Amino acid sequence: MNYWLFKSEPDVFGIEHLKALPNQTDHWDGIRNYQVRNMLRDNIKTGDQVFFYHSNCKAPGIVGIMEVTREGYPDYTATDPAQHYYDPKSDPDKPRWYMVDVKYIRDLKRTITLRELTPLPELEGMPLVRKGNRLSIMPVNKEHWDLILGME
DNA sequence: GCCAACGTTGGC
DNA sequence: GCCAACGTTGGC
Repeated sequence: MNYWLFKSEPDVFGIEHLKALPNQTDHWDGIRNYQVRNMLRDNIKTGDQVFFYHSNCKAPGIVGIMEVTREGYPDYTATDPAQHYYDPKSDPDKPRWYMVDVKYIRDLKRTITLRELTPLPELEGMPLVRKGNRLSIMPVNKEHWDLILGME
């Protein structure tokens, strides 16, 4: 089993939105970055555990945990012109973009903020705290996962 | 294939 | 709202 971190803007789709859905499950659509696409398509597997991270907000940080319930399949929002994330270059017969399904597991007891994670020497090299990192999905190794959960 | 222009991300 | 970082686009 692997561990991941998914970023989302709480104003657009926060953990409260996921929790409110039927089955507390949703597809993680709209990824339009090739590096992230490859992870969605090839590496993120059913049963993997995921940190839900709130970005672009007052206190960016990890707010909860999700689990992958369906692994990489074509992101239909890329080939539907009515969708906000429509990509005219994506051929329906050769899907360019992928998504996975995730299920809400639980909230953290508190938000573990980027501000407190950044200075930790143990997390050096973690993409999340690396300057200029722009991945909206990234792997988390088990040591980092455990360390972060231990701060809850 | 280079690279400038442009758009987006996301912390602050 | 600002701006640094970085991905993408497109002219050449």
